[in-house]
Amino acid sequence: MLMSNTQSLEAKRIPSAVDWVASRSLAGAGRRVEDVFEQLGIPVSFEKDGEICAESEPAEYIYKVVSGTVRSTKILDDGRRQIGAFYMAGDIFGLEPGDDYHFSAEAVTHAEVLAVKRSTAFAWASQDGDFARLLWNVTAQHLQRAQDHILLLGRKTALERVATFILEMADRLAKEGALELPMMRQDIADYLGLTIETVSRTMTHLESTHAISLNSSRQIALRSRSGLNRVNAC
Amino acid sequence: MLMSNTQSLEAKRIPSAVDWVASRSLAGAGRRVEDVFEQLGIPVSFEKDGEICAESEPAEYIYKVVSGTVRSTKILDDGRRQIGAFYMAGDIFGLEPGDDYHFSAEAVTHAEVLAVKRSTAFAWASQDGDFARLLWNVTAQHLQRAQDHILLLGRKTALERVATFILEMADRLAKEGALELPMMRQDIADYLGLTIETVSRTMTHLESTHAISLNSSRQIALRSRSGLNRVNAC
DNA sequence: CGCCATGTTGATCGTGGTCAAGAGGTGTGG
DNA sequence: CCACACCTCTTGACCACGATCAACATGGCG
Repeated sequence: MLMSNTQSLEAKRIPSAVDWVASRSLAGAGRRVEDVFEQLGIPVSFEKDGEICAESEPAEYIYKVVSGTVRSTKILDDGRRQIGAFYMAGDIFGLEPGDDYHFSAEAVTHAEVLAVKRSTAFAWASQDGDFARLLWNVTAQHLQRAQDHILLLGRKTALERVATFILEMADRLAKEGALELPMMRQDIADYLGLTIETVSRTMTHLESTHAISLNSSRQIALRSRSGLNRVNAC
Repeated sequence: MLMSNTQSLEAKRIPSAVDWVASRSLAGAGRRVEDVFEQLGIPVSFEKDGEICAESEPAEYIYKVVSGTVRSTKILDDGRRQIGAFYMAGDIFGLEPGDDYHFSAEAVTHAEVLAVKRSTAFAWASQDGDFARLLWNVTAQHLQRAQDHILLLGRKTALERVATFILEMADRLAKEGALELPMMRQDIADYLGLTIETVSRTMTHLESTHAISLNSSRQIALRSRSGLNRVNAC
């Protein structure tokens, strides 16, 4: 399933990363805090549906997406699945307060990520306040997105959920009004707390009301952003 | 509405808190990091339904609950309300990555909180890695709770939601199998993405199946924790 | 071309929402 | 001390949104 599994990742890891970090001159060493992942991270790539990390297993790495799309999921014992978030280029995920991951992460498309050992990142953060602040900022922004998503799942109608989703995706990856969705209907449904049928019907409805046009099932053009904003309660 | 409003809070605030913080010897000064809020915080009390902070207003303070219960809410423009979390004694809330609050917080019961200026807390955190780590930890734990709640709202049935809620509240404030809920049905409904009628009916159902017994509408006794765990998908 | 995964559409069903009435509980004033 | 008002909670009848079940369409890949 995985192009690069944990074993090959282990083989490539920086030896004694913590010591190496501790021995360096830290904040203000001419090293931009935004680039810490690029400097410490091990590039790993995952094919479509590859498992990047699994719920309740040791949270050994923190990840930054280089390319592709990643979903975080939680599954009930009878198979019901909920997607908590999608991560795209530049996004950091896998930061855990406990020792284990609290959700699984899988590649929605072929995806390249940078993996940084949790211990390395924490050692760095303990010396470099700017990096610590960056990690906190990432976590706090994820929390804000989660709170918005709680509002969507708790109180919005199917139509509002889909409109919100399209606007969110448009903000994150639209080029000149056109939008190529990286995920399939099942992922959208599991993100929005709906079924694929309802997502499909709602997309069709939005097209029939000229809010969007569906070039193909994955290609959406925003025809009326105001129409979407109107249908999207806020 | 407020027993102590922003103005009186201003009047009581520590003068030049940032400078004061910066002038102190910091980590390792014999000061336990868990007590930083107690040392820097201004006690404020709020009556039932008092507004502690409001969405999209400047995030001037971070709060720690001393006593009582607090709810965080988001409201859609047509009045639909979603409660994101309940905060009880010891919980910290109001930590924001941006300059504004991303949700409102109100006292569910009479509540006493410690308010610490955001700028003070951040200044302290920038000097004291342990405190920075504490703040990050709080944020990351809130994120985990939010992710669990996303699963509940996206994929659980009404019965499962209420069972999960009772077990959560039992963990947080049960004394010898009995449980005094601080919030009314409307708060529970808005937390679980249901209506008060459904919450009420579901409570009645759980009583009729001997999972709980309802002493009064606010007093719940856990009759069969295994029954609740069985109904609660996980 | 044919297969299999993905997506769409239709018919019907059921969970939870809505509307409505009434019960219970609490505080206030006569 | 009771009468009354107000708020909260429960229960019932009915409804509707989204789920389920099913058939078919589309599209990518061997």
